[in-house]
Amino acid sequence: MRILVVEDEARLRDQLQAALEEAGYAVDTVADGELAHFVGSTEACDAVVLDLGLPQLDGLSVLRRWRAEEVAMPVLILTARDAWHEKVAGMDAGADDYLAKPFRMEELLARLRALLRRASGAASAVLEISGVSLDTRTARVSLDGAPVKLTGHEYRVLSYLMHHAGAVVSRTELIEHIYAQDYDRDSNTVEVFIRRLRTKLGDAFIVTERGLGYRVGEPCA
Amino acid sequence: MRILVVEDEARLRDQLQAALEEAGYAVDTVADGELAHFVGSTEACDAVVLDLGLPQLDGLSVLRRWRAEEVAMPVLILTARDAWHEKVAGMDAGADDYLAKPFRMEELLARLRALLRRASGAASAVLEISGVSLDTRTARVSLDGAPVKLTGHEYRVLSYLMHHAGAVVSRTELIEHIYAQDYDRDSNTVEVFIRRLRTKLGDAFIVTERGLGYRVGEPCA
DNA sequence: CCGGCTGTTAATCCGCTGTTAATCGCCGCA
DNA sequence: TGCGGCGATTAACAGCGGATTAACAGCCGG
Repeated sequence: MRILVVEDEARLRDQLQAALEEAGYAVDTVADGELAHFVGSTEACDAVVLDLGLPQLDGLSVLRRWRAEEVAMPVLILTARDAWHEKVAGMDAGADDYLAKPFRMEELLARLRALLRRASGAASAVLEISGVSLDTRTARVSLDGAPVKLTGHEYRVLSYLMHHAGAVVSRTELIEHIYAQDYDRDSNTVEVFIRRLRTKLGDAFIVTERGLGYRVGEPCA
Repeated sequence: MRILVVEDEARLRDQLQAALEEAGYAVDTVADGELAHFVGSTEACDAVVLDLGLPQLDGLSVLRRWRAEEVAMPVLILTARDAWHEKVAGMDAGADDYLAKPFRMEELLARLRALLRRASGAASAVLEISGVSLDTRTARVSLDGAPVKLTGHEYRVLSYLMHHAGAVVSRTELIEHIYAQDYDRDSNTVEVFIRRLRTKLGDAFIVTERGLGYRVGEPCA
């Protein structure tokens, strides 16, 4: 899962990046509205954390422009405390949730999980598919009840696949959502991670659709 | 364990700070309600000692605001003797315990220990994990029955880890809960204390989860 | 002034990552 | 049915960065 953080204050931006990366996300950070709009429109982000007070182009405008362009990813807005009018304006502009500053990092993480969960249509924080269960709160994975140790990138690959259970996910899609920034690789990084996951979770769990990509769970019609 | 002390009277505030530090806690002190609210909302404190009579913003309001924001840490309220209505109001506002002034420092320490224990879900005042036992009353540690001498910070690190047994604790989290005030270190202070604990308690006791942090005891599901 | 506690620096180790390359196997085609 | 090609699989390895560890320097209290 790849998150775009839009925050002008360097200190908070770094904190956000650190916390999100620690939680297992790929993180892009951006400091001004213009760039935020560009990255959000161009890159394949799964969610956005958007501060409203920004130089260049303020957060609300960015959000409105995204929505006007049908950029649909969930957006979590950060507002100053007590600025309830900003909250209202934000929700009207198409925000999916908001959080008043100052806030607890854990709360932000929890809300973000909720947004991502909703976006993927899952009801629970624990995804389970044919014996493999993935807890999005603790980033822990188990196979038939037995805990499985995954590395950071292995977890991201698996998490993305399981959030899109039943769908065929192409190599490019995986790369875009698993790495921040632009990351062109001509090599077979994805295949290697698929391999590593298969040795840990059993060969049959991840199905390959030749010429298309990989799939987890029953194909959706 | 990091405690926030909110008390406007300088003399008592200093006494509290001294006693708590001697008991092995990291202590932040704050003299007025506004600041108290800010610190409590922002910093990672494990418990609060809150005087009700405060300038700016009184203690009850601070507490209510925290609870409204879902700031959940245990709060121990200090009230004037015989002000039973304050006690009732305090409990209603979300206090976890109260203590009438004047009080014995030992009683405050005992009540605080009880709060911290409850918060971490422990039943006893002595935490024991795979041969290592930590007595929260005396701040003494032993390994397989044999007493182990720890320094102040070593004790705090170990105590925090054992209060969160089974959970992975990140370096940042440790730093936040072990030092009062803001304390940004770019160096590997935490690793060093982990090392020192490992040499005293055995290498296997503290497990490292690469890229995430450290853990003590069996991973919780 | 001494000794222990702290925190910093720096050398080293080790697991993760991504690359290369060899092999496999599916599929189309003759 | 056999062959060739291409995509997928798999193993092996080198570089990097996080983690470990030792050694030292500053500080504080006695």
